[in-house]
Amino acid sequence: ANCVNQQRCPVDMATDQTLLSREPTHHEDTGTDNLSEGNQKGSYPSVGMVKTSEDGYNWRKYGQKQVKGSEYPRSYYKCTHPNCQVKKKVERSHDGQITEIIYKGAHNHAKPQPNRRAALGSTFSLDEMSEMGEGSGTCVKVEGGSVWTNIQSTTEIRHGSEGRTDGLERTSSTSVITDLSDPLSTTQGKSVGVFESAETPELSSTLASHDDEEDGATQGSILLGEDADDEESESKRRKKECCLIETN
DNA sequence: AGCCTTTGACCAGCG
DNA sequence: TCGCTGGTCAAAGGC
Repeated sequence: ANCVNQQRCPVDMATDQTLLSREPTHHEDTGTDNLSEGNQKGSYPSVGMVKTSEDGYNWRKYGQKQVKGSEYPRSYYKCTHPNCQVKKKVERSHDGQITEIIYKGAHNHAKPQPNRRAALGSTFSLDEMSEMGEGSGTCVKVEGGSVWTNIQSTTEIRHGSEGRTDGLERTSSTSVITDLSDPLSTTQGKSVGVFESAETPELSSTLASHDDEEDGATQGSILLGEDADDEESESKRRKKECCLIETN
């Protein structure tokens, strides 16, 4: 059912947004990252892809590329769930530290049961992540028109995708950007977790009309909302800090 | 046997 | 129209 709507709507990438998950940006301390990167050699069979970010979802890498703005390669992941078209781009430094994560889309399903990778992920998901995020400073940004900006006013809007950012984010090794649209200055200083329908009226309406049921859930609240509440706030704060730092 | 990662090639958008 | 860049595909290989 979900896919139907999604397929019909070209909104594939434009409509999504949402869940911001923080990724454990770390090194190989926790092993989290280790799995991801170290995975190359193969280490964890069952949890094979615990990788990139323990956000509770299963991801499959489908590409990697060296982008211009960043010195490090960017990896492309897709949610492995049948009807889920969520994708994410992860940029990480040579040492495995995640410098940037961009989510594109919203999951139309709940997180996989904790019997798999989720176990690892959920285990220290938000809570740990928040901390980790703080430590190494990794930020997540969501791509899409309407966005649930998790990051508040501190969010730094990056225009384009490469442009001038090289100095800033790279340096700080972390970037928090809300890739909403671009120069829509309106968005930025806004709210946290507020649906900015204003930005994408068309999309919003589109979604509202049919996505309400499935995508509605996807709007993001469910994702983090259910298992993360307090943590979420905290993470937000972290991000905020992170952003601030970066901004500075 | 199944799923994931890796990697080069291909395609589309933009200046 | 051409070249560049980002994003995706698909084959090959590994666990």
